[in-house]
Amino acid sequence: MPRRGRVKKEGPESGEDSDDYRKRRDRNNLAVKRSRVKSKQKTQETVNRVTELRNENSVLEEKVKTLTKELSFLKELFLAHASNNVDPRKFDGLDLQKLLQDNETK
Amino acid sequence: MPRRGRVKKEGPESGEDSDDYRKRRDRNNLAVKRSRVKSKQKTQETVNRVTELRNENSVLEEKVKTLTKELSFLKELFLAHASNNVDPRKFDGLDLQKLLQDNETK
DNA sequence: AATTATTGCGCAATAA
DNA sequence: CTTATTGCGCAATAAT
Repeated sequence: MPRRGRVKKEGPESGEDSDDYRKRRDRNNLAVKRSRVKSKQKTQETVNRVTELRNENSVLEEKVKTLTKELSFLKELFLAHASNNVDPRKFDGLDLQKLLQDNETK
Repeated sequence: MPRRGRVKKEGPESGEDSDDYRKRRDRNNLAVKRSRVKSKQKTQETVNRVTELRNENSVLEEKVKTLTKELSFLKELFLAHASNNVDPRKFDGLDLQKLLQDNETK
């Protein structure tokens, strides 16, 4: 990792190299800008990713909620049957899809 | 928003205010450091948040998968029954929990 | 060995 | 007036 922080001074050397110095400085300044732009983009993407994941999460939570409800409903139906508290004949011709759908809305 | 970017120069004023200038610069430099530390913390938290959300997401995906499988299984059982392809008496005493658990592993 | 990329630091403008 | 935030440039040094 870079040690950073001005420690020495090393300013521009003798006049002759002044041109080179400036050219090098200018090129580095451009590199610095590129690097910082890239860094900010990355940060922004991370922030956006959080938003996306939150949404996906929300959808999944909802899905789990719905599925759990459906499953509960079917289990109850099953257990009621197994306990012989429900006339098995009532199960004949049941519209399962409709039952589940109706169950979702309550 | 700040206009940023050196535009003027305004270096330290006359000697008299030099002390005040340095004091102000020093205080600002501290403020800059605080601000940058805070900024980096926020960025890091965002990165961590992405990791957390990915994990939550993974758990939820798995949950949905399991619930969907269980639900399919129960629906099949139901439909088989409704179609009278299964002797209703076979449902009596069914261990629903065990059935679902066994179903998970396939 | 040279060039670019990254990063800590300080300055100044300006936002809060 | 004070602190906070941000663009910019410098220099050290990491990375290629």
